[in-house]
Amino acid sequence: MKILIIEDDKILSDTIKQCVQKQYEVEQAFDGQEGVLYGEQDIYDVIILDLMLPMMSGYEVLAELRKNKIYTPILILTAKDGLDDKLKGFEDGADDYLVKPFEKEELLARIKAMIKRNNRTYIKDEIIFKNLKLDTKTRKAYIDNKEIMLQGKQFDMLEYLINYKNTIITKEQIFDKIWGFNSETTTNVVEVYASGIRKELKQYNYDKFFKTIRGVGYMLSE
Amino acid sequence: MKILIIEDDKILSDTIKQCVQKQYEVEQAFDGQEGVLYGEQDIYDVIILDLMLPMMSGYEVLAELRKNKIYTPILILTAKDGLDDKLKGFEDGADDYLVKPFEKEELLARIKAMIKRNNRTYIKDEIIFKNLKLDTKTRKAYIDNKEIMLQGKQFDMLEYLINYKNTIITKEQIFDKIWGFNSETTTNVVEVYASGIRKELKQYNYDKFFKTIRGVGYMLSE
DNA sequence: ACTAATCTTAAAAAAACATTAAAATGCCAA
DNA sequence: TTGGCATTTTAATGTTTTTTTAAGATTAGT
Repeated sequence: MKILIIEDDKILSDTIKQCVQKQYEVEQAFDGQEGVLYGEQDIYDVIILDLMLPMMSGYEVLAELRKNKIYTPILILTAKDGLDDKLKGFEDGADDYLVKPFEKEELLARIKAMIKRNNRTYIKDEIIFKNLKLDTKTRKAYIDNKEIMLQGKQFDMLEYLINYKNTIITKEQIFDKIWGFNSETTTNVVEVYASGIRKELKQYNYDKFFKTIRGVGYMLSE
Repeated sequence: MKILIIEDDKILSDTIKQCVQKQYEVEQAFDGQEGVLYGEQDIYDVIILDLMLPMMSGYEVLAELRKNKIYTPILILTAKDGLDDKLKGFEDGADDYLVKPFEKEELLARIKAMIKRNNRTYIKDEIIFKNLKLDTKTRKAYIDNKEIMLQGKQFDMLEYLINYKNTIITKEQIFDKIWGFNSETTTNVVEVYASGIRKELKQYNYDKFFKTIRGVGYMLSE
């Protein structure tokens, strides 16, 4: 596991390094240009990026990296009053934020979360939960290598749930993810689709893993 | 996550509610007095406050809340020409501004940012009291790594108590936090739930840590 | 021992969810 | 375009679980 710190303040950079070097390998860049250069190698698991940099702002670094198709998760460091930057940065594909000053524990927790998240979101063409396999290229699903039939949104929803297996996902999250934020329909469709997916899973006794957490949401769990 | 809207215009208030209720629990106050009353409960993650209110202005609400040591992040709504107000409000300890009319997206982004900024206590997914563990991701509870069964509000209540372990929490606080303080039911439900939680804890002799402080409330303490 | 507060229980009520089928919509090919 | 097919949405009904109520039992403090 490798982390890149892009931060011009040597003292802060070293402090961060201290925090994380027990668990990760660390490299440091001290200005934006250097940061892009390093980042483009695409060998890091997380990039910690300060927004306030000389020469080339953190914001530009972010844009440049994404332009070059580097999708390493980026954690942005920002001062307390940089709220607008914050919003702008989120739009531009930053993954998380940390407001200075911050706690060591919080930094570590966020890094951990980003790595975890990235592992799931990383575009795989095979998504697997036990013997249930989703092929995102052909959009076909299999249990024990036998195909089960899932129609469009059923496939999407199951994919989402597998990506977040062992985590409760609320109906609203599912709805927002699959139907889009301001869709007209009600969240009742989520229940309908849950039912449909269960019916398919049932053939191979996999419906038992598809759990309802009443008042909260759904979870795919072993 | 709970949000309080203090806004006398019923239509605007409801519109805001619509925007955010997918992601947050919402309560509404329709004048300043009511707003202070609600806000003082200190159970919200964000307060949305209109400056133009009958009887008691938004400033007074803000000042009153801060005087009572309520530091809930406050997002102020202000009309386009109220620029001076803006400066004044910032002095008085508002956290952010939004000029009417505004976009749903901007509102959501600012709320999100405020919560994040405020969150010194970042989202833990494990909450621990001795060998009692609550996993908020799966909403499962364990003692000595053996699962105990807690239904919805039981889980919430125990989570609350663990977060404030070794501190006496009144029944009213629990009630306000879990049920919302304008709920119809009586605080007797708290006792019912306390009883249910105890029953589960008893299996592992953990009920002894769940103490009743007669005339005051409950405490989880070693 | 008395009283007020709290505990416990179980039944009633209310939500939340599951399931289904029909209606609506969209899509493709003839 | 039009008909047929597949998917999506709506809506009604049935099921399950949680939540609330309420009343009697218990407990702690005086």
